[in-house]
Amino acid sequence: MNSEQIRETYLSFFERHEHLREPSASLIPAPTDTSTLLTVAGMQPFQPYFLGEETPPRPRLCSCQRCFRTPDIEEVGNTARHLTNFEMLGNFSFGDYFKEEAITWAWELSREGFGFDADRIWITVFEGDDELGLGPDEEAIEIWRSLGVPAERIVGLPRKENFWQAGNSGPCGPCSELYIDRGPDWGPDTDRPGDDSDRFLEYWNLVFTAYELGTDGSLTELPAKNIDTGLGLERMAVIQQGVESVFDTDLLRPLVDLAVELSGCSYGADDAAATRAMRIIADHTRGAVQLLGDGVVPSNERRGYVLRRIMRRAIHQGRVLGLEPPYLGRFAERAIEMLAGFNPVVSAERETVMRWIGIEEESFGRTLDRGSLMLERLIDEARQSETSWIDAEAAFELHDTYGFPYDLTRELLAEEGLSVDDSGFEELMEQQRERARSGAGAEAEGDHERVLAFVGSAPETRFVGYEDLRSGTSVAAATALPGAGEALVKLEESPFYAEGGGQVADAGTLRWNGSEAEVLDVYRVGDDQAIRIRGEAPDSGAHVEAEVAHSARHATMRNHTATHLLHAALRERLGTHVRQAGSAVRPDKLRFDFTHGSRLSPEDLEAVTDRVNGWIKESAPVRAIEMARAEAEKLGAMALFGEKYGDWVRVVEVEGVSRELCGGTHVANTAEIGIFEITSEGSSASNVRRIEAITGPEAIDHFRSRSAALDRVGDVLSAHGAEVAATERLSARLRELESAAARERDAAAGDVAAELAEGAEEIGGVRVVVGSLGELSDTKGLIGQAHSIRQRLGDEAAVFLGASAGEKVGLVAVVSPGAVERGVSASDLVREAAPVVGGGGGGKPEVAQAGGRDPAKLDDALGVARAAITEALGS
RNA sequence: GGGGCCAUAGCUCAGUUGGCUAGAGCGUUCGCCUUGCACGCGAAAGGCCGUCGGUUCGAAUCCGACUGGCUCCA
Repeated sequence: MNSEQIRETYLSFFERHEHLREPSASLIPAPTDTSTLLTVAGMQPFQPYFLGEETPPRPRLCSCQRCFRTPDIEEVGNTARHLTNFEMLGNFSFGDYFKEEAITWAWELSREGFGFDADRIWITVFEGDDELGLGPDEEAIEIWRSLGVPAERIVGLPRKENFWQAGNSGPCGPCSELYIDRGPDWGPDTDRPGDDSDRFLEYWNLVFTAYELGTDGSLTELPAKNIDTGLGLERMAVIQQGVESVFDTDLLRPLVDLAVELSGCSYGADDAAATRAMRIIADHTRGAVQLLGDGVVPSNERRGYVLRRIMRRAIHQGRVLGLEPPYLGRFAERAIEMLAGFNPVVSAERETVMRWIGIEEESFGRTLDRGSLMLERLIDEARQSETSWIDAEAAFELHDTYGFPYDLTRELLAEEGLSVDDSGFEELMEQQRERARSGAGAEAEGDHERVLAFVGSAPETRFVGYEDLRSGTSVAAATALPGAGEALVKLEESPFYAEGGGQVADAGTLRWNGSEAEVLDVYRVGDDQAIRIRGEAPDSGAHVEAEVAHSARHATMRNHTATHLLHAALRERLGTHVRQAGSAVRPDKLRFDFTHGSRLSPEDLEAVTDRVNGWIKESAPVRAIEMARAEAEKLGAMALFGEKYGDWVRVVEVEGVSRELCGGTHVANTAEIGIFEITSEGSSASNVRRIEAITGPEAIDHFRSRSAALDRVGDVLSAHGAEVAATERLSARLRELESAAARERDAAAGDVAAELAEGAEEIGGVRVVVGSLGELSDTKGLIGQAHSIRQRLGDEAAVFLGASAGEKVGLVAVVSPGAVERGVSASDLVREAAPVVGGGGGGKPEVAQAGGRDPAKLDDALGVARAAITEALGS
């Protein structure tokens, strides 16, 4: 059975049992789900249904979900089963069927669908836990027994293994797992499921979400119990295809084969390093391609960093195999082909995926080159000091600061017969992790919990703010916030937009019974919302007038529509790899982050600005349409990554320009935006650029103040209307004058230098010049003068010059090596003379400088210097 | 979110404890040599040492902020 047949067997089985088949969600979780960086479990996209925040399209769902986990990344390639990315088949029940059906169907599908012999299937169940106050899961045991599973093949496991909970609180429940016995070739008969044994392979986990775990550790039975199951596709493929490891299944083997073909190395036991490298490349390229397809871009933070890490690890392993770079693209191409059926996004985004692959391989190449150079230096140093190792600190710096992989450091050192302290390195890594952890957990989550509980306390608020900015409605719930003189309010009907999709919450007011309160914030919880106001809480049930602050809202709408235009213009100008990577739509400005590898040229910025303003001039109508998700996709509406599930979506269309899935508020016609101007372009992370822009009145104010500034320039230059030409002329003239002045100064100084050189006196066989250059604009050139005089004087010479510049004095001494040998030290001269002019200085025997603050004493200082030279040479 | 590093000529970089006239290689221009593939020789041009502030008699060098880039950890 190939992997496609496994998926189909599973999903169609549950479709026959009235499950709705959902496509795999993105690897990027929904924006509201901040629990993980990437989708780590098949049930994760359905979390809002499990938590009761949203209603599923049907109480029974099934899916094959792509997942990504990094904790075991170091193990990939070392074992037969560890992967970073994998697919999870799952069937789910939301308050519908429970243990009976879940277990029966799992048994039926294992036996009939996947053809397992009844006596090869082993079961584990929850054995109970004192702390939770729960006994063994007798109910599950009973169901398994009734299906004919003998008691000896049902193994009880403790809470750690067979009780599922997401965190310290929340929904939880016992699990039951299915294992396949792979026979005596894989381990002795005394092995049991749950042991760290190769004989029993877990392939399916059934979670019975029956309880709610309170923060105090108490357990409450849920009114609506859920089923959440997960069957690992790769594991099932191993079993079905009778192969040894996940890398030998049709899901990964073609990538391994490509590595064999390109490298000429053999895959298998006889070359452990090559085998490991091929496995890592196979897993990591498949993962990288899917992350890229979902819109992740290589960077130094968060999920971008996860992606970069696997890409770089894969590239590094290619080096291990001795491949000729670039090669990552070859693997990516094959991975895209292999995934095309299951994950159409990767082929649709093929160009973008390949582009980032190429960019990353190139930039990592540079990192490797630079690191190799630094490592060579370390090796030379070790050789010179005749040690056989380099410091852990040095290896860590190479890794931490310059991104040079540690195992590569070790390998290259080993080739030179050198070593490095592993435990020292690991210690430094641990310190780094500790620092990161202690810096992270500062955010307060207390308010968040409070708002969630409050929102759940009353029926969902109807949002009417797309059409109305004002509404007469009633208070559904209200509660004072402790201390702050603020309150949370929930309305039956609300015109206030809650923060979402980058658009900030509306400002506004609530009025009731002669009272009035300012709306401070609007919190979004799923499609529901809560309002935070300043002042006393109104009574529940009270009639209130809710009104949005019009001008701020309208400004926000202009900026939101402008954001869509900007997005479209950027894609048109730079390419379709441009994707929104974050956005902030506020009344005063808009900020748009997008994926792109390099700085935008002035021409790009101008072209994009012109394009957006062109669309504004065209007065294109803007409309929002609700439609089925599938239809929106057919129309090519641009979805943000991490889009949440839902059959109905809202599409905002700017006629002839763009279609985006968007829940925000927009103007009705692009002409309302008035004018669009980019105020800054920069970066927020690597491969992510950030543009800030303004529209409408804000932009007009901006241009007015620029125009006023230009007028002032015109006043100063007496050149109204020709400011640019006048400025250019002035600037050129200034340059000319400055260089002419410099030339003149040099010439004059040269004359003085020549004059001084002429007047050199001979003291003890050394030609000596001590003199003043008088008043200069600055004393920077002094040292140059001294040098040129010294050159005129020959090999036995000492020069001491002084000059004043305003309130300051500069002294400089230059002594030829021959004169130094005779006892004249430039630094000594300077040190003796400088205090005379109220300063200090120093330098080296041949050249020294000093400064002071008393120009009137310059001649005295020169006298001191002359005396010092005479003394040094006279003895 | 928490760290580390870098910014000097068109490019790649050196520049020690603040003071030895801001340097090297490549590239550019000019001249010479040479019928040829990364020729050779000689010379020249090319720098607000990222920006702004501070410390100091003196800052490419030390300190702070900012901007841009590289990189590790979460």
